[in-house]
Amino acid sequence: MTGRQTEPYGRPDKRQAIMRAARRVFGRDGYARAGVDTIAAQAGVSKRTIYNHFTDKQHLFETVALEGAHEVTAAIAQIMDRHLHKIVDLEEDLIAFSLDRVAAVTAFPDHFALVRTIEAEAAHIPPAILRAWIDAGPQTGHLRLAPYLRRIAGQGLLEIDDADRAAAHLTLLTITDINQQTFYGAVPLPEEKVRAIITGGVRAFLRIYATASPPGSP
Amino acid sequence: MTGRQTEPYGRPDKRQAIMRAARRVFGRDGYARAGVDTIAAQAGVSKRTIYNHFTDKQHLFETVALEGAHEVTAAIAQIMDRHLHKIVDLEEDLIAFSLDRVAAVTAFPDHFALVRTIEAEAAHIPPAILRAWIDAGPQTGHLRLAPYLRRIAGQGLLEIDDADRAAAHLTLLTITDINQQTFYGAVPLPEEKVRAIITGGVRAFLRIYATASPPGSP
DNA sequence: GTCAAAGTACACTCACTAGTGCAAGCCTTA
DNA sequence: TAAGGCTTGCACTAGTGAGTGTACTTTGAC
Repeated sequence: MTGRQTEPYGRPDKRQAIMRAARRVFGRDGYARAGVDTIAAQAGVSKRTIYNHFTDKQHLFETVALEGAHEVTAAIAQIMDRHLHKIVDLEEDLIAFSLDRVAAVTAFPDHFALVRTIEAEAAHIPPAILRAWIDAGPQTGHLRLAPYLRRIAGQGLLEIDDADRAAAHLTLLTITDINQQTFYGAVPLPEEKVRAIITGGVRAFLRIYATASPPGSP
Repeated sequence: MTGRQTEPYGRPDKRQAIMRAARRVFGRDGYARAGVDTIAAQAGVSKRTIYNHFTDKQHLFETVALEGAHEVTAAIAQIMDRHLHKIVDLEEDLIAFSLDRVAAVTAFPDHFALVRTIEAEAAHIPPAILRAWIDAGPQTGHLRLAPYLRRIAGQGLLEIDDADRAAAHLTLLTITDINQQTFYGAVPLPEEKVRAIITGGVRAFLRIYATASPPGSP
């Protein structure tokens, strides 16, 4: 219909400025409250330009949501690799990993504010788009974590029957707990509480999945 | 300021109709999209009446959020008592409890749709109100679950150092997992998957907290 | 039946928002 | 320098939504 997704239109810098601004404003104000004028002002761009790049407010929102998911997924992948590629002390490494993963929420405040908005809009987003977003973001997080756990299990440190479920459990016991309490960073939580939750979560995870007699033991 | 909270105003049936309608519409459409006219129509009440009962759209929203939290908390308390007052088989009882707790989301669709809206609005809700909501709803859920776990631990079936954390973990591994995947019921999840998640979650919980040698064993 | 409190219908203000049309200006590439 | 795509500013439409004022009717208690 529009053809604007396939053959790119306009100056890329403008487009990027729009997306960045849209992410921030949608995340801060929510979909309905966010005004296209506000986004334009934030982007330092004429409103008309936004409508030259994107057919619709809805379309803009969807595009921003998907693009952001990819970005963060890549960042999380890096964090995983940094902490879980080579295991020294499993508990310590998992704690450090989880702390970094939580820190990502602070590092991408606009994105995670947007996540909250997306979850709120779930019922008003076309199912196909929502599906695509889940696949690009949250879901990929799990699917990428699972292989690491499988590998660690292969080293005899974990005993795992279903790696996907284990990944889900680790996520729930650490990041999800914190995200839920802080509403994805909207409500502050003191550093020491974050640490306590993560530590408790990782220890619980290890009680579920750690091998009874690790390879280093007699 | 208004005095309307302290000395009740107007006919209670009208007030209740408004609250019911507001809960549904806020939950379905989100705060910003929800129109006071829509709520009035849904309640079968004149818009003016709404403004006679509540000073504000915001005020109405806050009132509905708090009232709903109390209602559901009471319902959950009943479910807890039904399943956890007397333990026959711990795993079975916990699974049955969790399944019922998840079913409550379906039983109060309006309320849980509203929960999603509240979480989305977190950043726009006055902190004091948000705090009050958390205390009345989610938080109370935990605090009420903890004593049951403590009691079960006292019977030698669980080994728990921090009952609040244990309650949080049980919640995360079961209901939270499901609520997150279904966006509080907005996206369907087949019955058998629900069952699988709950079962897996409860088993994981027991691996964390079940006593190594229960009292019945030799 | 009377009276007061509460509810209703409706018209209205005011602010704001999505989206469009257009003429003029800018920038880059040839 | 000429051209053509892109951006801009601005005015404009058309719709929507919160909240109010008012005159009138309903309801329930006594």
